[in-house]
Amino acid sequence: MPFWFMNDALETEEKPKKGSRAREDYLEQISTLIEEKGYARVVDIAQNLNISQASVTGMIQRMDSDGLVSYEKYRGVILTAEGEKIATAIIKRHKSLTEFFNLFGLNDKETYQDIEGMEHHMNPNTLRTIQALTDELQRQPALLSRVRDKVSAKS
Amino acid sequence: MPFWFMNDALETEEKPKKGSRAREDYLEQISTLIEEKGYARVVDIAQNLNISQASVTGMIQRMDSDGLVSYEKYRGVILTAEGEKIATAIIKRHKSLTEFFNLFGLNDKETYQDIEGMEHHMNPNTLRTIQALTDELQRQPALLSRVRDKVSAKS
DNA sequence: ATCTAAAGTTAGTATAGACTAACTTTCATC
DNA sequence: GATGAAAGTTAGTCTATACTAACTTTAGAT
Repeated sequence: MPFWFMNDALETEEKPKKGSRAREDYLEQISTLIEEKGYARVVDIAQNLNISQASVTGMIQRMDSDGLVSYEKYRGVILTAEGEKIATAIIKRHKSLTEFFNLFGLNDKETYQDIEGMEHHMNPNTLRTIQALTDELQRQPALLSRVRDKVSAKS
Repeated sequence: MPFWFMNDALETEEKPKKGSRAREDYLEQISTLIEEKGYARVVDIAQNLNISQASVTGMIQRMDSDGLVSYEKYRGVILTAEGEKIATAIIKRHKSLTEFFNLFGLNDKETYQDIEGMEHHMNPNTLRTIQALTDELQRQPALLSRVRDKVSAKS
């Protein structure tokens, strides 16, 4: 039986709630907004995630119950310690992946899509590997050029 | 975040249905099963994806309506040309990613998880880049060792 | 202080995709 | 051919997350 028949990966995909895909996206946005502007408003979150304000209000309320954010009607949203922790991890992963793909001069929009999909599914070891590889490639411009050339050749 | 909810900055595509995450997983499984055993049974799909048989029946019916598979009650499932096309692409991506991560001796289960998350979100260019990198690293054992060592050092 | 536009909220709805329980079909063995 | 176990299906439900429409609150300009 080939290893991709192993079910453990899916099994682990139990019932995430606090760490659901959507919640991670919200946390990432909220954290980024707070960092950039000092506060996170519902409109901005909605715009950045390209969803309606009503959806954001609803989700933020659920995330408050989950203990991921602290929220007060008509006031702002802030991250709890737990939310902060998750947000930080996600943002760090996002940065590492961005740095990696930028090495190859990949178009930003495309890269963004890939990272969006990848950042929620990356084990620490895998992340470390990507980081090590990034590091190494940065020290070897010649190697980098060779890889880039190969990509061009395939296109 | 699914790509159809992405930032305005990015090109807005239509909400997928035929190419949803779940459907891609089903297609990958079905294709693999047919390749390995000559047929794809509901039980096997259910087991491999770790979901109930009832869920599989339901999804396969929807995928039939979508034109991704051809299905007849109590008989088997086969892929349509369209389903085949998507399955092939996914499996190819999966293989490329597996090959890449295997370079670094990452544990199979962990790698499987990462790939599961990544394979559904990877543009052709990104895939080509990964492939080129894999190719290059395979020719440079010394470089590979250096990267591996860095990973170990971080652990 | 008032008024209005922007922001935020609520209520009700939709959809994908999972579940369980109960029923039906198939198939291997006698 | 009968039968029981395995496989498959149906019906009904649940949860997460999104939506729109309508309402409320806030805040900035006058």
